[in-house]
Amino acid sequence: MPPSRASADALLSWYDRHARRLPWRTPPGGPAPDPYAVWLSEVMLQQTTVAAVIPYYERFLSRWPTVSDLAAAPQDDVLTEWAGLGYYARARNLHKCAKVVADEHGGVFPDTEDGLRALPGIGAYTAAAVAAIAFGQPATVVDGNVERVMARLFAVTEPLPDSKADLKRLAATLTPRKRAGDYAQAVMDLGATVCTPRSPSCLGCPWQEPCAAQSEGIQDQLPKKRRKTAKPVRRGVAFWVIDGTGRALLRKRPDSGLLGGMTEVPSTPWQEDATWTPDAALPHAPVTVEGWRPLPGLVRHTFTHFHLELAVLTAALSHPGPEDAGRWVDVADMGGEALPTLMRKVVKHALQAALDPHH
DNA sequence: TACCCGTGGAG
DNA sequence: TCTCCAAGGGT
Repeated sequence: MPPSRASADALLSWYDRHARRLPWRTPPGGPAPDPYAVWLSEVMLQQTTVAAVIPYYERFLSRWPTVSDLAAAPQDDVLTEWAGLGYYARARNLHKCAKVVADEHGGVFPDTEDGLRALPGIGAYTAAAVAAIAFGQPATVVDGNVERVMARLFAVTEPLPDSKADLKRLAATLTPRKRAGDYAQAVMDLGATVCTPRSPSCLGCPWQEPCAAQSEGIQDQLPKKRRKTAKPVRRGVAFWVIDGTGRALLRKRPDSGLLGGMTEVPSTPWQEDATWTPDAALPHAPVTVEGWRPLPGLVRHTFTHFHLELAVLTAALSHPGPEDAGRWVDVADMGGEALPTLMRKVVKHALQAALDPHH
């Protein structure tokens, strides 16, 4: 491993000129931002793009201005506000964390990496990020950006995730004691805007000269990663029922696992290599009625590790729906439901078919 | 350790 | 259409 002449000062100087202005940020060299705002943004940004996060961040901060406000909210309200952002365990842990901070820490976030790391939903990355950005501690922040920057700067050719520990050690050798928060954001900004996964802009990089990968011309090939396995297809049948008062039947999913705690349109299990016939699907129907009919087309959705194809069976009741079947919700009130994107697709598909004169 | 866990944009 | 992947954490 050749010693790098990369310096934190060179990167901070670049950051002073190129820092992106983001809603949760204070300007370079400025006062530290509110720890609650930093934590909220960091949790939302886990595996999620800045563009997707911004509107959610603004709504959360407006609705719950402090961690104690968030702690006092019902979990369903938090899940409804999070709906569409994905990885819903983040929302459940966000709420859990807020309650711990409010109840056990007097509404004040711990200011150390270890203290933060002990909270729900805060792992190694987020603990370091909040400690550095909100509290100015010289913690080494390692996210996907930092891994990529370090892999190139030091020409680490071992593939991820095997190289994770090495990349973290290398990152730690560069972390400065001063301006820790600015530096943490600077490395990530460098990765997001200059040292990008494809076609990095080495000419504008403050670390071009010391970059080992750039000098070898292999920056496009790093970091190496192991091949990902193909996604299988799972299939299921969803049941769209409207009762005699114009309400649709929804349910709350179990509070752990896929889409945990979120609202769903009832369905059969989702099975790999399954072809659902009506006879196979109907035993899973949430209400017993005659006259189920299939809607044309399929609802397609892709999750992290499988593709889903959902057929939809629909039926109409002539009376108010049975209360034990689930929750009967007026179609006009769907906006207030914790419906993940997949379920919004199902609702849209069903409503669209109801308006479509072809069938 | 390896797997589970969403979504949308880019190329 | 398809693959990659984005400020990861939990188990």
